[in-house]
Amino acid sequence: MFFLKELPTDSMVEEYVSKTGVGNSGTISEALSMMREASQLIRLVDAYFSSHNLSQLKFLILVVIDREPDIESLRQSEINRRLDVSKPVLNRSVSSLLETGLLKRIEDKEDYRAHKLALTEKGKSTLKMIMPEYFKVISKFMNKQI
Amino acid sequence: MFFLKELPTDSMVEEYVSKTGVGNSGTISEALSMMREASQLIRLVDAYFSSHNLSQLKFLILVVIDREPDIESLRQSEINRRLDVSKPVLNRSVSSLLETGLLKRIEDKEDYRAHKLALTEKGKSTLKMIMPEYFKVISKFMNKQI
DNA sequence: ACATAATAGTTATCATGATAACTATTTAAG
DNA sequence: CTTAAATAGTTATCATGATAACTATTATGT
Repeated sequence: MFFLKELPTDSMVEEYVSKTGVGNSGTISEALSMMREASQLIRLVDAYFSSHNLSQLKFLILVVIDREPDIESLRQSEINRRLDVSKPVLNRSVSSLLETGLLKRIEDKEDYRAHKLALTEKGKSTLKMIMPEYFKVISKFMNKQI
Repeated sequence: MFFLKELPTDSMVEEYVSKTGVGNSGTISEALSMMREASQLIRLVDAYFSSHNLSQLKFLILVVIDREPDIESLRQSEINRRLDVSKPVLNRSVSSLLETGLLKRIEDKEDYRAHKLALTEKGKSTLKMIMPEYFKVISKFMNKQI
């Protein structure tokens, strides 16, 4: 997260940049704005998810399984290839989704180390229920940022 | 944090948007890209800071005190007004910076609830030492994102 | 075929974000 | 001037990110 309420002015960045002899002040300013803006949006989105006992990550786990074209389940390791998050963090969120009944485990006959994860009916309906407001939160935020 | 490695294509977003009847697909795609890009950059920056026993927040605490024009100390509550973070989180990071000797406490004679926080010499030199590479990390990342 | 690698999942531990609820002090209201 | 409200800082508890290290199973290379 990036927390600075008032970003440094371009001229302040320019001063730092010339002092340190590193980078380009326009690029740096742009990066700081982006981090700040994204942090605010991520916080809004997280708040929305947590009001539904979810998190950004849990939501994305449901999404990547749902979005798979021909199959209706994925291994944890396959989810991990689609999401840029560490194994233990993924594992914890998957466990939580199993506990709350949004995911179900399916035995994997081809590899006894693994198991497949599929959306339950509750998982599918939760995803469907959550999506519109998710888009609305994002749209609302983006329209403010002009 | 936003973890999806492969963002949905514009047409997938368009489909969701028309299904839910909410938002504008271009805006949503833009927001998803921004969250993803910023998450990656924030992770890089965090990794850089943690290699120096710091964090984004600790760094920003040092920055807002250093950047103050006429005074050389701020109260915790004043820092809180400049940084978009909860009181307890700020308090924890300030405590850690006091422990590691980058900040020092100064009695506040005008308000016995409060105390002022100033950079130590070590704090100042750490900030100076860290800045160039911080800019380099950001610049390098931004130049890749074309 | 068998020792070694790699892979799937898990556990333990830590850092850092949040809110709720607390003490102590200062400010404001009647 | 005294009670109530606001403010400064802190503590407790929880969620969610990370890495390191572990077990069990599968794949690989002589």
